[in-house]
Amino acid sequence: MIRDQIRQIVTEAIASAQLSGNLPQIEFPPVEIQRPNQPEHGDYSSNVALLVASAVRKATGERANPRQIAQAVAERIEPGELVGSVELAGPGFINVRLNDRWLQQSVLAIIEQGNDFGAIDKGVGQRWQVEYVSANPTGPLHYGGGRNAVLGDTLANLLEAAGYEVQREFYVNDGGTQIQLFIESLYVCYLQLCEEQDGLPQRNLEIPEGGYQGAYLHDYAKLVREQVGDRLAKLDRDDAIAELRQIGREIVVSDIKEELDELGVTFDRWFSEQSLYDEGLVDQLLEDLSGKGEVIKRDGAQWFLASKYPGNEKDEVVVRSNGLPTYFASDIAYHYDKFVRRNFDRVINVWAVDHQGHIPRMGAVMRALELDPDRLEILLYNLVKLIRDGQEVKMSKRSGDFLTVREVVEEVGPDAVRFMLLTTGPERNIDFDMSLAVQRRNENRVFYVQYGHARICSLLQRALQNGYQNPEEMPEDASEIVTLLTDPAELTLVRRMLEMEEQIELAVERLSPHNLTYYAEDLTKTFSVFYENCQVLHSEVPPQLARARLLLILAARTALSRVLRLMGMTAPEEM
RNA sequence: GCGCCAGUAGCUCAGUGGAUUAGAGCAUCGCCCUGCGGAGGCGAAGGUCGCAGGUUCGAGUCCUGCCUGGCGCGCCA
Repeated sequence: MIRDQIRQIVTEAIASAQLSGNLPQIEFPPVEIQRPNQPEHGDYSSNVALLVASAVRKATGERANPRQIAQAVAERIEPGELVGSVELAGPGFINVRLNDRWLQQSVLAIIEQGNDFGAIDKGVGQRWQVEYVSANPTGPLHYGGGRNAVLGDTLANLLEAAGYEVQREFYVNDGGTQIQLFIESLYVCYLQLCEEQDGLPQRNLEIPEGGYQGAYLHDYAKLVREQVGDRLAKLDRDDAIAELRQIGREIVVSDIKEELDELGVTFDRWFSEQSLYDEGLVDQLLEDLSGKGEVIKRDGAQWFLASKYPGNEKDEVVVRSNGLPTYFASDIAYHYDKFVRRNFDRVINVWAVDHQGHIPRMGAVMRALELDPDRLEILLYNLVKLIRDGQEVKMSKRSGDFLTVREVVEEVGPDAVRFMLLTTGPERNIDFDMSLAVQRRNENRVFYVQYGHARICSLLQRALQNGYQNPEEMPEDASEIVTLLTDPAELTLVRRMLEMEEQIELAVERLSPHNLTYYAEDLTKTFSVFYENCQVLHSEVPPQLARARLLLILAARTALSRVLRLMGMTAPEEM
């Protein structure tokens, strides 16, 4: 990364100044490189002199002049291929400006890197898992789950760009009471359908208490009947339900999968909770933990002694007194599987904020399993409020039920959904204005960015029509003609593009995929300024300069399309 | 009551590895437009960064207390 190179250069300058006696032989803190707010302060800056001066004063009581220290360091930084100039500023900042020549050549580097542009090697050799959505398989996804899907998927994209080996997983809660209720409800619907359609005697069964009754159940029931006819309706209830379990699970899971597909969200693995019971892992772990005194019997139930661990006030039931395990029991087994069997270096679970109380308990589980709790990270996100025509929307007009992810995607399109759900930090509430998201004007940030990309494409297209050489064919004299890019608008555009790797690093470190939306807008804005200031296909523009600008534009397309794809959006060539 | 999160411009929000003059979009006002898609661009105005203390040479950012709002505190998931 460029910033690492700058850091290296500054660090070496310190060592060199110390060797020559211009700096005291004290230990310097690790050099931090920042991005100044003001462009006049250069591309990068370091406050290392301020830190050292303050450290000296604390250690010796003597006053040290940070400007003098900065001066000694700055003197030792020779402008070169990468660094254009170095300046002292303010109380003792070392401001570094990139070499114009280097910026110009970067245009070609960006084009060459293409779809890998911005990739960094931060995570090379590490296997991470992102578990997201993991909604109960009892029906279509509630619109709020869309945020989970977008956050998880985008984060996974970012991690891949940062060099991590990433596994995307959906945990299917097909082992608990909810799916049981769902299957029983589905059974009733199916039975009623068969009674109507096949003239079977009425049994007048009702949806069980706490069961599901959404309109979608009838669609599912139809699918069941298409698959097996009225055969299950003729069986005993228990036998029918046992068989329906598999069929119903398949139907709902494939429905959810399809729904997420429409949003561009995919998974490497759909992990079955039930499988943890089937293979006996849940029982085995409860036994192990009992043996270690982490799980005890009390009041007829089995408890995990979470309160032994920091942040936990209460213990958790893992097996109820009626003998049925709670979801928490399988969660222990699930995380054992993730960390011990599959040995992920780190796992990120994406959870809605109403699950926050579960976080300390999982920390306790990690410790009880003698695992480093830092290997498990939770990305919490807040709720989504949907707005249409200035009014909050909760219900589906079509079904009268809750609004689903599918309906929102159909209404505003997957790109707008993804972008809009990434416009704020995850911990904030978000008001998603669906009316705005479909408008073709600049208030709609999605369109602003995608339009920018389309305009770039159209410009490149026009260039070909006008007989210019296709910049994708990288001209022989490319590295020569890019030196004609000297306009501030041109160089600013290059600078902005080169921020990509830092944006990726930052978003990964903070688990904050929403940084991408701001970067995408920035990039688009910077392109617009260039576009406004620098003509390309115009008779007054010298042909060589036009060719150079076409290369710059191609690089801009590369960068912008890369960000859009990281966000899981399309980069349209025309709109 | 306890815990977690949020409170930054009129509105919607970035910024929270302390650091050089706190940012963007929209809305408002003014300007650029006979030049590649104006679905643009430039500029102005607009802020006690919830409040009060504290740490620091330096705090929107760290610490403490408080206020407001959301969420959580089940043998639910």
